[in-house]
Amino acid sequence: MVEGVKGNVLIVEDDAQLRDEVLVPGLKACGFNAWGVGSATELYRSIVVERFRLVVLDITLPDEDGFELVGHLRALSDIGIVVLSEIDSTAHRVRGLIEGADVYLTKPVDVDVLAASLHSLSRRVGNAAAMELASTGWRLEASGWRLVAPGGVAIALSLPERLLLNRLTASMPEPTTRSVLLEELSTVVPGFDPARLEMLIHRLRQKVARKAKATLPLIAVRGVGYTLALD
DNA sequence: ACCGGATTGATGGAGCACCA
DNA sequence: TGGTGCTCCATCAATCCGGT
Repeated sequence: MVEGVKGNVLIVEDDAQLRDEVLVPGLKACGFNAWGVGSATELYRSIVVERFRLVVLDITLPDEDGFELVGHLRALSDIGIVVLSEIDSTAHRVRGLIEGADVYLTKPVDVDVLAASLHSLSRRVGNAAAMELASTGWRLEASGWRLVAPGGVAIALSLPERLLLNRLTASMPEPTTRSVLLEELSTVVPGFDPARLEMLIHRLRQKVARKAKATLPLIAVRGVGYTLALD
């Protein structure tokens, strides 16, 4: 078994060739301490004896429904979960994300995209489970589905809003480029339009102002993208 | 089934910043 | 200073969802 070091990634994929010849070596080449297993049973055995921060999970496993497995993992911990699926449908993406996945990728998966997703997730997982947005008092709940304003008002987030804020907090304090945000949002809404990103941000600001009577510290960085201003 | 409110998507205009 | 691109926001239509 691998050492319990930062960056441990458990790959759960029943396709041995994909797992052992592509994903594991690919992620190792990207600096991850990657480890592969082929079933849900092996996954459970592994997490009992080893602390993994990130899991790459094939949604179609021989011994358990992948969506249910995601739900079980999410209930157990705030581990970072990347789902791999052959099915590129909005319904499957939404279900995977609602069950608790952080990222939903479709096969054939580009190892570089997978590695970038894991790097992003590792930053989030590296933070406290409930992310305090510095001294402003803004807080994104561990599940990512509610934003809590300084006054304690909790604001329910839609799926795109959740993805947007998770991505921005993961990149803090650096701004997140529009292309990265669009790419992230495209994982749930294929071909997410740039105008919709602006609309999403505008409406999120309005929603926060209306419900929390506070200004969301989401700042546009001209020519770059967006960031969360914390001071 | 129907209705009304809330949410989301599409479009386009206004204002601002940047640069030649 | 004018052109260009970026950002914000208003408006309308479509869709969703809960209540009756």
